[in-house]
Amino acid sequence: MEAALRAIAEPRRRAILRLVRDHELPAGEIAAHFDVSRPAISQHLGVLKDCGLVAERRVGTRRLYRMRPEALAELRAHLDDFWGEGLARLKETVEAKEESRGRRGA
Amino acid sequence: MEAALRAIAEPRRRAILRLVRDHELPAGEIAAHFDVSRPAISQHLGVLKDCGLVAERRVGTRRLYRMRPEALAELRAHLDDFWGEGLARLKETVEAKEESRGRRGA
DNA sequence: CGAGTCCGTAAGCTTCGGCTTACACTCCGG
DNA sequence: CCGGAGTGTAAGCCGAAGCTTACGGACTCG
Repeated sequence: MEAALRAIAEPRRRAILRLVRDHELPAGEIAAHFDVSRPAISQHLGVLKDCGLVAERRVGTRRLYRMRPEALAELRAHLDDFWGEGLARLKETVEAKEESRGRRGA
Repeated sequence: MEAALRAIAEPRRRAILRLVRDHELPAGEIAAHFDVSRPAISQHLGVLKDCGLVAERRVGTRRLYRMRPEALAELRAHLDDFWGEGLARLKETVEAKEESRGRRGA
């Protein structure tokens, strides 16, 4: 979790993640979306891959990357483990105020 | 969100947050829980306060800090806004696969 | 094989951030 | 008014991290 949290804290990496959230993309095309050097993006991809936030698939000379939603879900679960009780208490407080995507089935 | 995310990425600050999650504590007592200098903790508290993750209440010469769960909830909401669609899709996938700790949700 | 493509890696620079020591400020009791 | 308690703030040090250029490795096609 530690690594994933630090990875997400970097704006450029968040942008990359959003980029490969829905469809996988080759490293070059990802890099084309930014105005920094391609190796910089490659390093970011390495960080994202090391902490499991993205998956890599090699096809020919290309490397396709895609987000790994499981990692993000796990990260959020850890957050809930650490500070979830406080959030739960808060939830009761703002229950009437927040209606966007609540899940209070019971 | 940016600031809060970067703040949370720091282990020591997460520890501080857990410390003031349930009950508020004076800065000195917070610092006593760590083996770094007190000013270091003070700076951490400043960061946490600047991004709204903790609230400060002054009583006498002391400053009591407490976590602000709303900030954390807002942060999580932003995460869901950015990558929530992927998470939603994942949820359906692993819903049947992950039952090990089924003590959460309602 | 050889050239070209696509990409990661290495080395170096520079900025950011956490830690420390020294100092200044506020508040309270005598 | 004065001293001590409780904290924030300033200046500086140093390791971490992102960026760049240069290079090397894997794969494809002729």
